[in-house]
Amino acid sequence: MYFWENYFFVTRSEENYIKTIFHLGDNSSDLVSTNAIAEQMDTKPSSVTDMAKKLAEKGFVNYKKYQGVSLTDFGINTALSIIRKHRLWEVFLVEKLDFSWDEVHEVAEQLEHIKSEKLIDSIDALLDFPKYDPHGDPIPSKDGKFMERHKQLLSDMALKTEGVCVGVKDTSAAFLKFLDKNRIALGNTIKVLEKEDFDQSLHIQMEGKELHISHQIASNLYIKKND
Amino acid sequence: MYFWENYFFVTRSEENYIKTIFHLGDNSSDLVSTNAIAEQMDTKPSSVTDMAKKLAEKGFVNYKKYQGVSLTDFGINTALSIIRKHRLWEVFLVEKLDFSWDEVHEVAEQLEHIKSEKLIDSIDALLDFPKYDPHGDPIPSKDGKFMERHKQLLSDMALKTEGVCVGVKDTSAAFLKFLDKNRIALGNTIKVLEKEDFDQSLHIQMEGKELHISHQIASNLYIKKND
DNA sequence: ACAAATTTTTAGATTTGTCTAAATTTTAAT
DNA sequence: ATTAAAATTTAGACAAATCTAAAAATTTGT
Repeated sequence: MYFWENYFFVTRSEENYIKTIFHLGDNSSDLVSTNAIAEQMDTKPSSVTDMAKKLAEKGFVNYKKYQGVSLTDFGINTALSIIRKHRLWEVFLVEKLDFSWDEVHEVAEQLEHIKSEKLIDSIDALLDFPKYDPHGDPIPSKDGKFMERHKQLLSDMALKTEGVCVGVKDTSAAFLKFLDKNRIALGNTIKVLEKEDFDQSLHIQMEGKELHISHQIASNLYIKKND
Repeated sequence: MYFWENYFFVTRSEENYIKTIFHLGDNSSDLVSTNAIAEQMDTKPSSVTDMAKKLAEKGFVNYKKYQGVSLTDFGINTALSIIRKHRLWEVFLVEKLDFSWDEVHEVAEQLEHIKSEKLIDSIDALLDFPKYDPHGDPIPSKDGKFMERHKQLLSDMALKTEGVCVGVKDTSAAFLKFLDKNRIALGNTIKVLEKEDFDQSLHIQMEGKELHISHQIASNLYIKKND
């Protein structure tokens, strides 16, 4: 990847756009709108248009006027490399520096832009090649492959079924802190005991104890069903 | 230092100027010239003038037209905080990720700009609060204090005196690789056996073996004399 | 299908950090 | 003490990334 770090310079701003387009595109191949990008990045649509042209010129996106943008293969690879760095740094912060999962995002947003292939590969090795980040999101490998776990929202699980909590949908500090306070953590075994029709809240069994949780919470927790 | 990371925003460019002014100022309180800064940073004197005004406005330097700049106390603290980060990251790269001492500078130049007090303090703790970086330079503590070792250049040592190699003056990759190739490393015990008047080269004893080194090399190695 | 609402783009301006070329100040030399 | 040389600053320009306001295209509602 000599190419990357030297010949083809990508600015921090470009990287942030590419990452955002990747997340909004959500592996479907349809176009992402200027407005959606602007809203997500807290910027103006006109700024997005300018950047869309630049990214198209550099080969990261296909841009159709008035339609939106989609990442090229090159753009997807670039996005995956940034996401890989972001998530590996998050694991590093939690595993090696005892950050809590609600503190890692901000710092990883900075660290993901550090340009050194050797650095991130060494971090990967130091962490023993983790497959998931502290929020349960998959970490792309060096060659851009990653395994999306077969998982479902707790709110979508059938009565009496059991599984392991493997991820969060909402990664806001507020939600993560709430989970900590209620001893809900990744790896916990959860069984749906009862569903309340009225407000769609759930009675669950988690690690032995019984718990009542709102729909809002249940619809932001990912569960991997037991085989 | 809440102040720092939020209220008072320092750009990466400003940080690089502050760092350069600190190094050129070399703890003497006299002014650093525009030209010197420009040369060191591979930029133009006119650019330095512009930045000098901005840094003065923000309180980092005292700027006297046609005379030069010197850091204020605030500027010195800022410089020490950047240098602290740079050197701690260098130790991290060597100690935890097995980088060699000639590979760390480039990456540390990027990492030193990451803004998170918790991050750098955690790295500091992880490394067990090192006092010196891989090149033997002192690491400022959180409150900006650091101990400059009592040391001298190998080329300035008297005949028959002995000491420990504690640092390098030239930190270029070329020099560091040369030292590696010749098994010269920090911590080695060195004794001056003979000095050649003609070219000022030295015969030394290092860790048992005898070695002939040029003045160029000897004048870039720091030795701490044995008590 | 057509007018209204929404989305997107264009045009022109701003900020940051840089440059070149010209003007000014300081330093050095005789 | 003048003048020549060197260093420094000013003025004006440029690229990147952003903004606002206005224009153009698309979508929506009836």
